[in-house]
Amino acid sequence: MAIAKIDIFHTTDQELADIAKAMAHPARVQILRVLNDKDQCIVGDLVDLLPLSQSTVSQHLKELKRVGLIRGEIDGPRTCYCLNERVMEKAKTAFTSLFSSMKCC
Amino acid sequence: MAIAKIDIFHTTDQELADIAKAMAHPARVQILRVLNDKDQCIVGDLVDLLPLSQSTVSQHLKELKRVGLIRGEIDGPRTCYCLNERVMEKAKTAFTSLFSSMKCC
DNA sequence: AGCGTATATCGCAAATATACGATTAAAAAA
DNA sequence: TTTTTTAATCGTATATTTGCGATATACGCT
Repeated sequence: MAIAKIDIFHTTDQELADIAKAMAHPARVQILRVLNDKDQCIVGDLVDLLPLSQSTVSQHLKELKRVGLIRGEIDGPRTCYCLNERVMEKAKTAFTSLFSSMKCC
Repeated sequence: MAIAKIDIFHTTDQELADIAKAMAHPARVQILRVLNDKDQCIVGDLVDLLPLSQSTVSQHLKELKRVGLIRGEIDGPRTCYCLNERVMEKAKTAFTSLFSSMKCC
């Protein structure tokens, strides 16, 4: 180790990478768009729209929920999902800050 | 299939997801920041900065190169990497468009 | 209570990602 | 020409992701 390898990554970079990971699948990007367009959706609606099985859609929802981009509210036998506006704005800020710190952007 | 499951994902969503995938690791986010700060870097400089081995750093560079966010120019025995400004701006536009299409953002 | 509906979770398989050391290749330096 | 330096690639191990069908759970309805 020549000079000063850092031990871990910066929190900012870890957080941005984690949000990016949640958005790193076209199905999850589409889910975000649909939830924005329709305001809210039950899982069945998303399953009808996406070329994936119910269990796979459920897994993608879980990943989006993990980083907080969406929220799910149990409504009788179904679950109603919607965007978590606060976290969406946090994500927007994270990406915007990165890109606007770049000379080229 | 009830009504009209689409067969594949929209190109826009696939492209955004692919860029997000390339940014979905803190090492790669840090590489982008370093290349912006220093304008350009040889691999050894990045290896000194990152808590990863030379071969692993090389693999992360390959992933960033795959989506075009960086370019590598061979310079004697070393390779000099820099941001690909055109693609960085494309990435910025992709994320900005998504977030600004959102009611909450 | 029993039945149908909706969704999360389990179990599994295949593919991909992450990380490293060792090796290779190519150029510079000795 | 041999040695050193630099970085890509290979081989390997492990972990994670993606996808599905089957199952479990929870609710509303009859």
